Amino acid sequence: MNLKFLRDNPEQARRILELRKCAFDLDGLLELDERRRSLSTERDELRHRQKQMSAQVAKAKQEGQDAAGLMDQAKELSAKVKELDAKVSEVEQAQEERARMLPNIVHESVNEEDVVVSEWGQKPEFGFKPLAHWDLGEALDILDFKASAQLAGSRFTVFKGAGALLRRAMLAYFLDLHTKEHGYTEVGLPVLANRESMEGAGQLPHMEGENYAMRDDPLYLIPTSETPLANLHRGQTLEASDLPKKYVAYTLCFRREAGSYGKDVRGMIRVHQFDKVELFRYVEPDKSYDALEEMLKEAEAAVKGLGIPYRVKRLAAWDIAYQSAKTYDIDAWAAGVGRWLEISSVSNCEDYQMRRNRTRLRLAGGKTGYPHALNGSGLALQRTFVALIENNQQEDGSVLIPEVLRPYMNGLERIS
RNA sequence: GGAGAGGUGGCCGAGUGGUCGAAGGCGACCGCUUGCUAAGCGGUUAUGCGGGUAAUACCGUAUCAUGGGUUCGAAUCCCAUCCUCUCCGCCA
Repeated sequence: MNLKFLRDNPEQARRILELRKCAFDLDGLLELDERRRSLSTERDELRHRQKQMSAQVAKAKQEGQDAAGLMDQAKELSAKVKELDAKVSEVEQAQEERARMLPNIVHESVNEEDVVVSEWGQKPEFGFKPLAHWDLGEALDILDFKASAQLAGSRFTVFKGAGALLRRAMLAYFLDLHTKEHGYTEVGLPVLANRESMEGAGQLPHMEGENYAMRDDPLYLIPTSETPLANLHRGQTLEASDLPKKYVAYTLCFRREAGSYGKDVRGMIRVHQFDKVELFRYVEPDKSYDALEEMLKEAEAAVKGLGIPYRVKRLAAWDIAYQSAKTYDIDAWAAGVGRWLEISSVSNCEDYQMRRNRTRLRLAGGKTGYPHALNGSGLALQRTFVALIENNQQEDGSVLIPEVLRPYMNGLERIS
């Protein structure tokens, strides 16, 4: 939500905040805005007079007249302008700070509760008790949680041997699928981002404690490649003819998981460092909701390819990220832990990020507006890995490799 | 890490204290022309904020990397920061 929207539709804004269950002092912000506008108008008027005065001084000097009197008056005005200017910046800054904490609007199709919109595949049946991935992984010697704990602490993972190969194969499969079948351009990105990038994508300031910050440099480990991808064209004005821009990136992602003590502590369902292939699109505003549906299908294609049963949820208003106006989640069924795991989140952020980082779009009449930005996981590796090995485990303890991955694994058909 | 050079509009590039939002060129767009042919001529050509309008128009103000300072007045002078480039060092 931007200020103009707030000013023009305060009631709608209030409703959105309610839906999101977001405590935000809307009136306080609007008051600040009111104050800012009146102060800056006053300041501009004074400055106008001061400029006229300066012009008179210049003229007088040119004509060889004494300008001392004029200069004294101008000096006085100048001091007043300076004073007011300081006030204006103060209010501006306060307002900006608050406005940065505003979430995006919520699309009208979003409900107050999560809604499962589709389901695909069959949950596997076993004639034995399926193992959770931590047991299965250690038994097959493809995951080593003792080693990761020793290296970095809890919530990290060490992949070994065929496990490491499977990880690499899955990432390559995702990237190939999206570049070859779905027309995305692959980019390789930094996993460190500066403050501007973090704020531009909407991760900061409101997720402040959720990111790893560097001690010696003002940089953050990215929580998702959405962060750099949303900033790829920061400060630029894109031409409509350049759109859509479709990027896919594999990066590591880092999250402190600060608020999740005691949740998912075992295995690699919730880890501090994970792998993700991310889809990102810059599109014209009137095409963004079609693009959202397309991206959902693209993410689904990746899950289907692996043969993992899943469901698609349309998230409730209170459940979607700050920067998103509408989000679908894809949950994969993981038979070992017996749970649905979120492996993809596909969001239309509309112009929220583009406004924040000033990525503009030249419109038909030569005017400028903002493109819409969408992102979607395609897919998050660790949880997909979990679902895959848990679902594909056999009575003899081995794990079947899906067809699509075999070419990436030197033809390997099963891990045993 | 050390030394140096530089950051001006979509791009190139001029501008060292007053009418500079900024010459000139390129590009783009709009007209006109089509007897000299992948040409010519004329015009237009940034953005933020605030006001104003039904919407335009229009008005004010800000913006020459960023933030401060000097001055009646700053693209131009001073300070700090950031970024880019070159050379040296280190290094996968």
